[in-house]
Order: sequence, then structure tokens, then C-alpha cells
Amino acid sequence: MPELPEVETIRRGLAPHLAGRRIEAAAVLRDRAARRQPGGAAELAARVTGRRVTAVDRRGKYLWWALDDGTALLVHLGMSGQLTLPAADAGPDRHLRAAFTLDDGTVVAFRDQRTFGWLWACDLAPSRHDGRPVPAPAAHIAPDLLEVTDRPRGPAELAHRIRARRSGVKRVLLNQEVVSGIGNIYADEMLWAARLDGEVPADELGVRRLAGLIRAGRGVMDRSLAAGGTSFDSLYVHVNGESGYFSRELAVYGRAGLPCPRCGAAVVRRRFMNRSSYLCPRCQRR
DNA sequence: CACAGCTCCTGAATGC
DNA sequence: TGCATTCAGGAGCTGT
Repeated sequence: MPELPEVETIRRGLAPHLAGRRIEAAAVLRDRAARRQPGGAAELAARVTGRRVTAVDRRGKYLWWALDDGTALLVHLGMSGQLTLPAADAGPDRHLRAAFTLDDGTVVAFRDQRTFGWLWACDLAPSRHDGRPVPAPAAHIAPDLLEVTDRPRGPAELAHRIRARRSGVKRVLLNQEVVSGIGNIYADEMLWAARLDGEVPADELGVRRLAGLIRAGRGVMDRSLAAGGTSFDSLYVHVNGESGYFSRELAVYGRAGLPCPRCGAAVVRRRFMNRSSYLCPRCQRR
């Protein structure tokens, strides 16, 4: 699943191919990919065609191509989206949702098996959180875990924001309006690293404990980024939890019944929000 | 406003 | 073998 490290890996891979290039043609092959765009696929294509890409930016799981008219092409990969540079001789592609042809002949493909991803050609607007210029549909998205931990007071301030919530701490970590970039996999991994049970109500945790959780999360993200970078041969990395480098470093996610790498107790799977949580019942305490 | 549950979707894995 | 069911989940949306 593309969470922050996967989207950042894709951003880094894509940027050298896109920066400075003009979009010669845009084809949306399935309307659903542009379902959030007012005016739909035709409007999306019209807004980006002829524009030059000035940068590829990211906040949390939201990635966008900044365009030379001050607008952006916003991309959310959902749970199976990919941005790839297909081989010129590639055959038919049943999961291709959109294709962008650049002025040097490069074609960037948006592929998406489960179709939760979407594209939106939109204006920029100041973030509601810190004023950073971001695509208007992402103005409600909080600064991500890398942005937070890059600021000296960031972890402590975020700890206070988390503590203001009454939900279980895992649910708060997954709320992209509190801190962004964390999905189900990294939430479980950072909770394990911090020895915390995600069901503990956030307002029962101390600031110091939460700041530790945030720093542990940064560590997990950094290790995943390093693994993504290492395996980054094509733009085909970590879009599917089963394949990819960092899956071999996961401590608990998807490892029910296997030993906790820290204490050896069997990892358990628990139902949570219509999905799964994985944790070590011995070293992650409430 | 905070919070929790529902829903969209496809394909692999599992059950009988 | 074949058909039905279960499972995976990001985030917008709805109801309380």
C-alpha cells in the first residue's frame, strides 16, 4: 500500500523525468480516475495539456505535479495506484487509467488495479495547518511525519495535538488531518517500535510518551525510505504490500502467529475499523 | 465540532 | 471443478 515512504520514493523517481517537461497530451482512460474533478476527465485533460511541469511535490500520501500556470495535477494513489514509465514495447495494460505524453516522448502511466486512486487538476491554496501552498483539495491535510520531525519543536507540538483526541491512538495516527502519511502498515510498525497498544485512548498518554512514538515513527519511515531507495530500479516500488524490499523488515504487520522480533511472543491479529491490526501482546502494553 | 461506521473497487485466496 | 464468500484498505461521506 502506498503510504508516505512509497509515495516519496515514487516522487523521487518521477521528478527527474518530469521537471521542465511540457505535457503534450493527456488521456484519461477511465472516468472513475477523474471522479473528483469538477468537469470530469475532459476538464482534467484540458487543464494540464500544454502546461510545463515545474516540480513534483508531496505532502503525506498526496503527490502533485506543479504546473507553470500556478496550478497542479494532484495524484492520490489510493491503495493500488502506480505512476510508472512503461517500456515502449509494453503490451496491453488492463489497469491503465490515464497516460500523459511529455514533450520528449516520455509517457507517464497512471495504473490502478483497485481504483481507489484519483487525479485532480486543481488550483493551489494555502494549507489550513501551516499556510504552505498545496493543492486546494489537500488544504485540510496536516503536515506529514517527515515535516513534523524536521522541525525542532515538531514532535512535542504534535504530541499535544494527538493528546487532544479521545480515540485510540492508532485511529488518531491514521487521521490525515492530525498528521499525514501514516497508513495501516506504518501505524502498526511505529506502535510496535514504541511498545504501545494502539487501542490506548490518545488522551491517556503523556506528551513524552507520544513524542517517543513520533520519533519511532520517523525511524520506521527512514528505514523504509532507505529500502525503497535501494530497490528503486524502475518506478515500480512498494505499490503492493507483498512485493518490495521493506516488507522483509516489518516487525509485526501481516505476521500473525510469527515471533515478535523483540521478545519472541507470537504476534496477534486484531480486528480494527473493518481491517486488521497486528501487535505483540507481550511487549505492546496498554 | 469530534467521532465512528459505511462505502467505493478489483482480484487473490479460501471455503464448501 | 466451480461457484460463492472473504479479505485487503485510503479517505470522503453520513449520521449521531
